[in-house]
Parts: sequence; structure tokens; C-alpha cells
Amino acid sequence: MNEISEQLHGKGRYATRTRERVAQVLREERRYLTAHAIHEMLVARGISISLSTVYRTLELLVGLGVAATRGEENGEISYVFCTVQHHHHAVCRTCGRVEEVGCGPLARFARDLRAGQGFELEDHAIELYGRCSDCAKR
Amino acid sequence: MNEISEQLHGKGRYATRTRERVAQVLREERRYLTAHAIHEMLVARGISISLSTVYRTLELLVGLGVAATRGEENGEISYVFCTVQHHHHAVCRTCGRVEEVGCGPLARFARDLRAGQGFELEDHAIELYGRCSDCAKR
DNA sequence: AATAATTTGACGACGAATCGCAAATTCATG
DNA sequence: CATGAATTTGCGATTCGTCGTCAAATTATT
Repeated sequence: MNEISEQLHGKGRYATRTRERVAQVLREERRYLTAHAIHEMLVARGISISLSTVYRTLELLVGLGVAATRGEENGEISYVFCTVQHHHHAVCRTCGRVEEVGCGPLARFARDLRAGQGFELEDHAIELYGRCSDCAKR
Repeated sequence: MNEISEQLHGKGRYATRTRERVAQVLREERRYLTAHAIHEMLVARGISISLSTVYRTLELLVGLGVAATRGEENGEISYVFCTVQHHHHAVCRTCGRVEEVGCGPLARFARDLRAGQGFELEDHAIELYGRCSDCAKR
């Protein structure tokens, strides 16, 4: 089976069909989705699932480290599938696809920041917006 | 008077004492605050103001470009005072102070991103966390 | 001071997110 | 494959942040 089932079993949680379906949506879409959007997509596929369960499953996936959250400007919370620990997201403005990217050049940025205004950089959150390789061709 | 009053007059809006007080809190604090927090701070100062007015004033300040918003992970929306157009925020983890910083090294980052995975960078949102110069000394 | 405009406060509406509990599902065991 | 203990699910109610409505108050102008 997949990793999520194993991770759940290792923590004494059940790997249910419902949870697998929520994770599947995130895996397929690879873009930021609200709990409501995920719920609607599942219902559209003819799958019966409650909104509460979607919320609880998403919370679980975030705890497992396979999903990340983002607070939208309108107060909603969006979720996206992700695989590695520390990274950032490049969001395509055309198709919404989310790619994971490293944070290489931040080292020099941190140096400049300390030299310039004495700020000691410890962590950072970056969101990048633009066109993914597919959408940039058109 | 100050700039905000002039900007309001130029748009046919009134520069009221209430609005000045909300702006004053943001100017003094220089950190991300929710509408509720701002409301409580004003009430604690003995100022009578409704939560609705705080919300409306914050919306107005964002429209004027003197405040910026951030969606928190719990779905709340926070506001911070800011002065220049495009910039990013360095948030002190000790005192919460927010400093504005430029985005110099992003140019090279954009080049690497395009070369690496074909992503065309158009815009970005960055939040930096660490210690401001004062807190770093202790 | 009078007038026309905007703004304020109180109240309610709305939606996102959470909680409690009974019913259903999952999983290990025999 | 049936059984039982554990977890999970669904439903409804609830909380909470945010926004809309409208009469009363405030502001700016004459």
C-alpha cells in the first residue's frame, strides 16, 4: 500500500477508505484547496462524505506532514499535498498547480539582512506566483 | 496634519477621530494584530469604539495602502501598518515587531527557478521570522 | 448655526470551523 | 470468517470571525 496507511497504522489510527479518498484528491490536484472545495469534489464523484470528516482528515494529514496549510486573505484555510519537510511553493497563476522548491539563495539574503538592519533570520515562509512550465509555453 | 487625513480628504472621505485612533494603534505597534486585538487595545485605553468600525477602518486603511493583511493559520485575519508599496515583512519572534525589507536577491532566484523547472516567476509573498536588532542583543 | 454628506454603533446574518454523541466502520483475534 | 474492542463517521448544534443594514451621531461646508 502507500505510505499514509503505514504511517496511520504506526500511530494506532485506522487507514480508512474515506481518508484515502481525501488524500487522493490532494495528491491528484496538487494545488491549494479549501475543505469545502475538497468536499464538493468528492461529492461530485458520487462519494458520500461529511464535511466534518474532510476537516478532521485534513487536520490528520497536516499532522502527518503530508499536507500543508495556508491562511487565505478572506479567512479561509487552504490545504495542499506536499512531500518533503522544509520547502516553499510555486503556485501557477494559470492552472493553480503547486510545485515544491528549495530555498537556496536565502543564505545570502540572511547575511544582507543582518548587515543592513541587524535582523537575525531564523525562519521564513515564501509563496511564489507565476506560470508553471506547461502554462508558460502557451 | 498627517498623510492619512489628506488621503481621506482627497477621496471625499472624512478623517474622523475614530479612524485616527485605529491607525494610531497600528502605527505604534508595528506588528500583526487582529481586529479583535485592536478593538480590545482601544477599549483598554478607555476609548469607546465598536468592533464593526474597527473592521471598516482597517478595510479602509488597506485600501489606502497604509496597512497590509495576512491570513493566519486559524482563519483569522491580521493587519499591520506599512509604508512602501512592494516589500516583505521581517517578524521578530521575541517582541513581534515587524520591519519592512526589500526583495533584492529574488532576481537570481527567479533565474534559477526558470532554468531548473521552467517556472516563470511573476510575484512572491515572503514572511521572515527571527530576532530584531534589539532582541538579538539580549 | 444650518445643511448635506459620511460615519458610527447596535443588531443580526452568514459562513467557516469545531464539538458531542450515537451509529457505523475498521482491525486484530480466535 | 465471525466476534469484539477500538476508532471513525455523520449529523446537528455551537462557536466565532466577519460583514450587511439602518437609524442616530458626527463631520465638513456654507
